[in-house]
Amino acid sequence: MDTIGFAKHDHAACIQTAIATARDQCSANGLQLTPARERVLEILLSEHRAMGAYEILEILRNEGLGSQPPVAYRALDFLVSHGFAHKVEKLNAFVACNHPGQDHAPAFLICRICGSVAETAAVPKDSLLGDTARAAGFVIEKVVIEAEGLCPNCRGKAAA
Amino acid sequence: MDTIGFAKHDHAACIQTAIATARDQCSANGLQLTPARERVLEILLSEHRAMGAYEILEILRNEGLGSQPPVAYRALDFLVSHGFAHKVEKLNAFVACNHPGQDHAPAFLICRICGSVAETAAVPKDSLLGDTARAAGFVIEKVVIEAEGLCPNCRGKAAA
DNA sequence: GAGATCCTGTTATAATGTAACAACGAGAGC
DNA sequence: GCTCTCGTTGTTACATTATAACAGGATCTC
Repeated sequence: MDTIGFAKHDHAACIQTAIATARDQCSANGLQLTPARERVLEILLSEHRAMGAYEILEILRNEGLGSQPPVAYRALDFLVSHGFAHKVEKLNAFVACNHPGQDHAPAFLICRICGSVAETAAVPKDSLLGDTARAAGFVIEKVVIEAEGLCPNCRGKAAA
Repeated sequence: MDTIGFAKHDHAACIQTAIATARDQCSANGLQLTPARERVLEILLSEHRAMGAYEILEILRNEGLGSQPPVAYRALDFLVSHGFAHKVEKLNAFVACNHPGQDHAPAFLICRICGSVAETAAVPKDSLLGDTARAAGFVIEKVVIEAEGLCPNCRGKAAA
């Protein structure tokens, strides 16, 4: 898995591929990728950063896809619970998933200057954390890993 | 470092030691552990679980130590920024630190049934996450690691 | 066409977090 | 003593994030 998000890439293609993947996954699993849900995924993909629910809601509102908070939260819940997007707890915001379909334990690199978010792979089994949990008798179901720091683009600016 | 939080221990002593440590640290570093701040730390220690800012505020209010949100948030900010407590992002809540003074990268085990929170040591720097970040040119400053699952006490109940 | 299920629309409100400003108190320097 | 500064406190007002609850619609099944 690559860490994208800080590198240039063919954005339009990246969005189209992700949407197509989501459609496939949904029809394969009997899920409904309704217009609002698909549009929210598209919004997240097109920005390639973490977005708040209300920020998304405003876009939906302008497009006539809904005007009240539950509209955004429902779509986001759907996307998150089926692995098409993730919530970044540190930011109370949401990002599109980089590799939907694969069973994943994502980790995020969050730039504290520009707010960009890169998704990367979590530590597999996470030796120490997993061991500690096992020793304590704790069963891990989900892990949130979020690193805050400086992205390559902002490192220079911050030095000033 | 031990994972405490799921095991029985001498609670009164545990609180007193932690408060004493905090006092020492503060006087050694020219920080003011004011009544409100100390009381908030004590509250967090006595509950040994993650508590919301408003939950803490209500206790302070009953004790005449303050009635408005900023009172709680300021005390919590102080405790967090000086390492006496941590914020659990996943819960939007706060816990007392298990080993203040030591420079730490904490990780949390959060039980999704009973809400108890155990603090443990984070993965060492040579983890996969560190490598990935370095490769991407990202400088990590802080890491949030929060695992959700079942604590030993709740494992049996959840099986039902 | 009755019931089940999932999705949508809407109202209302809960929960979490901050900006901004006035006032207070302790210590430093004169 | 005086006053300047700095960190802390008290307070008002507000911003942001999130959810409960319920009515209506679409679709599918039997």
